[in-house]
Amino acid sequence: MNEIFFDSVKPSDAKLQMGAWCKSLRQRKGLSQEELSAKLNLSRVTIHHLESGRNSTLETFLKVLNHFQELESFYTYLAEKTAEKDVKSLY
Amino acid sequence: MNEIFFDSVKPSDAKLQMGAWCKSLRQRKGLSQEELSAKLNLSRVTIHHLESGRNSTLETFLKVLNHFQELESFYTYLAEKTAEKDVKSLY
DNA sequence: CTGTTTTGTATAATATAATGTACAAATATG
DNA sequence: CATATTTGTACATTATATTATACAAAACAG
Repeated sequence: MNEIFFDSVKPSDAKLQMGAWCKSLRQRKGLSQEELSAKLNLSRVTIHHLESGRNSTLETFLKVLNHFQELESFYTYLAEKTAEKDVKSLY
Repeated sequence: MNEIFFDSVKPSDAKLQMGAWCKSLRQRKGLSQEELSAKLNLSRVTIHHLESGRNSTLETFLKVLNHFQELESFYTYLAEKTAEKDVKSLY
């Protein structure tokens, strides 16, 4: 046991980064949390939770990506990952 | 109004694809839903829901990526997206 | 600086994700 | 084929995400 050095990135880190992405998308469009939440039919608190790395649902995260036209690209990324044969085996 | 043709990919499609990714990761390692859920301290039903595109939480999804060493790469993807200046503006 | 808007936070209520269980359907294995 | 394993599904319970609201703190505009 003890796989030593890996896994320094934890799920909580990824949640924070997903929130940071959503926040950057919103701010680039000059929207307030209030405005975005209204457009997505979500509460402002839910947007705030998402952006601050709380344990949101996939739906909340994906609604934000969808609103900022990032869903298609994200979907493609997922599809590639799904099709990807274990690249680590090449090393 | 009527931005015409875009947004054919919906959040529900992305959820299905996230589930497909998780399922493929599990199957490549020859694990059953039962075995994976035990390792992640989640119920088998939760794994099944994730893999079948239900509205899971980010934590459930990220735990699976983490177990299959995909979290670091996913985190990097998110960080790039967050830093990315609006590439569409180049066109 | 004062007033305005936005954001962070707390509380209570509601909606729903996660769980445990049981059983049926589907897949694999002998 | 029979049988074991895995997966899909349904139900009730528990945990928690979402919501609505109110208010304080920060950031912004005059």
